[in-house]
Amino acid sequence: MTNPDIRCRFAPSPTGYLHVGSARTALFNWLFARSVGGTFVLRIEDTDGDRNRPELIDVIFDELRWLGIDWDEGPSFQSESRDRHRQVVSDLLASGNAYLSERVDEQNTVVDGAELVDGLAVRYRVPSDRQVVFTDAVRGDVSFETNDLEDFVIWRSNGTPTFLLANAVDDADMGITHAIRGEDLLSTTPKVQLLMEEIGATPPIYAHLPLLVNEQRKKLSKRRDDVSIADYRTRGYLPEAMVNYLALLGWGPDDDIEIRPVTEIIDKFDLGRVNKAAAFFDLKKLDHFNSTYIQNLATSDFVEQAVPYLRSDERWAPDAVDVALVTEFAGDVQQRVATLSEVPQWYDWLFLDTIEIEEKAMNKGLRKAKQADEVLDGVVAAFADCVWEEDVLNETVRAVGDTLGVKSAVPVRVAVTGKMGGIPLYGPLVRLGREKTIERLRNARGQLERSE
RNA sequence: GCCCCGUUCGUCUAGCGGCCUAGGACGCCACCCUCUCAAGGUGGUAGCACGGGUUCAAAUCCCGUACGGGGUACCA
Repeated sequence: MTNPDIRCRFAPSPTGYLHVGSARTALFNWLFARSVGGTFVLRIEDTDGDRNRPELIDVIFDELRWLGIDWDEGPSFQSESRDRHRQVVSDLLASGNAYLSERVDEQNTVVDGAELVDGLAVRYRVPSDRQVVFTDAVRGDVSFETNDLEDFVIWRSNGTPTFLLANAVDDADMGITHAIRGEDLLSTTPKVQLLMEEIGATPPIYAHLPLLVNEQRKKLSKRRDDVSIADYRTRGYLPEAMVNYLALLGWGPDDDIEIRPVTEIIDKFDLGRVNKAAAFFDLKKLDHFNSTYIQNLATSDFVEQAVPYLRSDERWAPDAVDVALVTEFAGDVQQRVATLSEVPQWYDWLFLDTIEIEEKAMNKGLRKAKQADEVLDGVVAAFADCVWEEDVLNETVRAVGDTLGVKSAVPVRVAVTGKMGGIPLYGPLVRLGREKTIERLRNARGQLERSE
């Protein structure tokens, strides 16, 4: 499907970071544009000049790019249309459909005058006894009574337009045909619609997306929730997984296939099938998606992405990270991590000179294990002169266990890695070396003795 | 308070009047695999908020109730 006349936009305000909810909105706009062959425009709603900080805006661009969301036009900045906005306000003032307003003692008072005055705000005079109706692409017909609407500010006393005014004018000027945004903006729609009427523009088709909520079913908030896309990025979520997951919040394909390439999501996407009910941002499910994407990574890609996490680990020097070694056991690690930041904990015992045995492992894997002391002694003895190869090590440990009539794998693992679980042990042990291995077995043996 | 929107398993969703004894996914549980932890495989658990209509037939349409959410700023 190709319809170049369709134009939608993502219009974030420059807050300095990209919110999960905003990212979802951006994504749905982008999916829509790509699915219909339309144009996706990026516009920064920086009407409030005080917060117009370019370096903050760059962060948003970065995150969008990271997610793979590209735009066809822009970014444009609302602050650059100040003159046009001022003109519209002046016209409204001249025609009497807006008036000068001053706030005195918590009260809004009307000030006479048909021209803009520095230091005074301008309010739009909402017509009475009218109904504003619009068809929302996801919700159907929605209507408001103008009598329920209060006159609202369209021009601040500091000489800047408000979101309501700028939004109406810019959507009109930019020829936006579809305004896809969060449901929290639903109730501003009649106001914007009224203003569009005033400037003789045809309003876009609105599509209000269901909100993303937390476990308390409240709109995701910067304060209490983890909402920064940048944070997810640093925690080692893959953009493909994030996009895939986000696409399924408020929308679902009709064929029940959830994990799929974004190209397929674009093909399947249908704005008219977007849900109306709020969606809980479920980290558990995001983790599942991310695990799947990590597992499906080619070894080289995984290594490339995982190595920075290993290098930045403060427990060892960056150059202690042996890329060849990381590559050798990548497959085993890939199926065990949900995020890239979890990677170091599976490799750490290979990079550390000395390890510390976790309390839980010490207790379960050594103290409570049957004859763990004898197992360690036996393995130390056997390891001293056996051939240092994976299969041999495996058989040797097994044989020690068989001789004693107990399971020997866990005590050895705990002694060498400090943990109860981990990647298959004997391949890595070959790399760790005979000397270090035996040293750790002896240390564990000593600790076990002292703790008894 | 007022206005608006919403309500399918715990969660995300499929369903757009008969194919629904409501499907999939996450989670959870069990089993298989396995001398680790996982991954993987198999099976299971659990839902149409409630009450009225309309219809031969309703999860699907209408009305009401309850509950939830959003808005009500010189923020967006």
